[in-house]
Amino acid sequence: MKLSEGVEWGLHCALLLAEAPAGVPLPRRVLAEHYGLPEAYLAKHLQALTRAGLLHATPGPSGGFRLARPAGEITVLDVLDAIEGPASPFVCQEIRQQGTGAARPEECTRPCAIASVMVRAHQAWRESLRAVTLDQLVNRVPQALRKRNRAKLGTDAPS
Amino acid sequence: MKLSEGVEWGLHCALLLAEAPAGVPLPRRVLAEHYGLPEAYLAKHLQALTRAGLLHATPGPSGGFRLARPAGEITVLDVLDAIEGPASPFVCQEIRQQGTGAARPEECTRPCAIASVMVRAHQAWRESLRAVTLDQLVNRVPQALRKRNRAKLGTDAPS
DNA sequence: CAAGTCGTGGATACTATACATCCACGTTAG
DNA sequence: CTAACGTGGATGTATAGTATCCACGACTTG
Ligand code: SF4
Ligand code: SF4
Repeated sequence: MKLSEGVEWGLHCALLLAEAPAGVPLPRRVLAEHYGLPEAYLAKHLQALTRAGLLHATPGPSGGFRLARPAGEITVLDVLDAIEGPASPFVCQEIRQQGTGAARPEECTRPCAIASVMVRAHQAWRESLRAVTLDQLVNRVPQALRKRNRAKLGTDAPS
Repeated sequence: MKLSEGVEWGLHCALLLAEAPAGVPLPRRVLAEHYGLPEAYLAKHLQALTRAGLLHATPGPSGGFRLARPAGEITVLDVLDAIEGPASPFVCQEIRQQGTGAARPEECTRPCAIASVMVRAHQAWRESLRAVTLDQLVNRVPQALRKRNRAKLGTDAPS
């Protein structure tokens, strides 16, 4: 079980957009260079975040991406769902209905104990991620780093 | 992010062993046929469970697998750790130290906010799975099914 | 209006991991 | 001894994630 590393990219980019002064979109080239990521592939994940309504994309020169809502209204779970999808990592294969010990379909009307335990664990995981918003994360970024980013992006963007 | 379906196999087999009368080992062929699983591949997962100390394997004729401890002392998390490994699905790539916006190593001494949020969520997931033991799951298996299994395995095993 | 910038979305190739099988070997009951 | 059973390594296949490219439409600027 491995989480797509696109989630890490998405969180970092969202965090950077949350740090940036509002209303100034950052082009994907700046985001990609800032973290040393492949621009073309990062574009896919930014599209996913846009489709999910977390980011807003402005085309044309001096365009780019900005947060679609205040950072306090975007949770880590939102980002994860947009990039990784909300599906549970556990997918039941209904093996109890296979083989010599197969259960009859009428005995499998409701989800079995194994599946429901997995569902509950998945929900606990999601709740933990839903409890954290982007601005809470921004506040834990070291001041020196935030200042450097703000200065760099302020001078890079207008070029 | 997808959980190995070997976890489902391991849980079902462990559950079946918990249902079976104690002391009577089930050979892997019986387990595989009972759920219609590839025997050779299932063997890998059973080995993992054995190495983790959850199952006990007896070689030779009339050998097989049995639980190494009472079902009440084996949690779902034990099975998952044995087969899938205890690692977190989120693996930090340290992209904050890459690209034009790279942070200096001395600014990355302790895990950042993103990573720690992920760790907490992973722990919440694990705690949820640790809270459930095999015998709790056995009790939720329909009586009819348990009876059928017990009868079938009682007549199949001695052949 | 023309040109250059930027996001969109599809097609394609590469890579890591999980899935699956096979076989040679050591151990044990009968 | 012999047949049944688990162990462990080597090997091949399938699937999902990673990465790149290109044609297109939208927009801003001059
Ligand atoms: S629903 Fe439960 S019993 Fe059926 S295959 Fe899934 S885990 Fe097994
Ligand atoms: S530790 Fe935090 S900042 Fe560094 S790469 Fe991982 S998620 Fe990003």
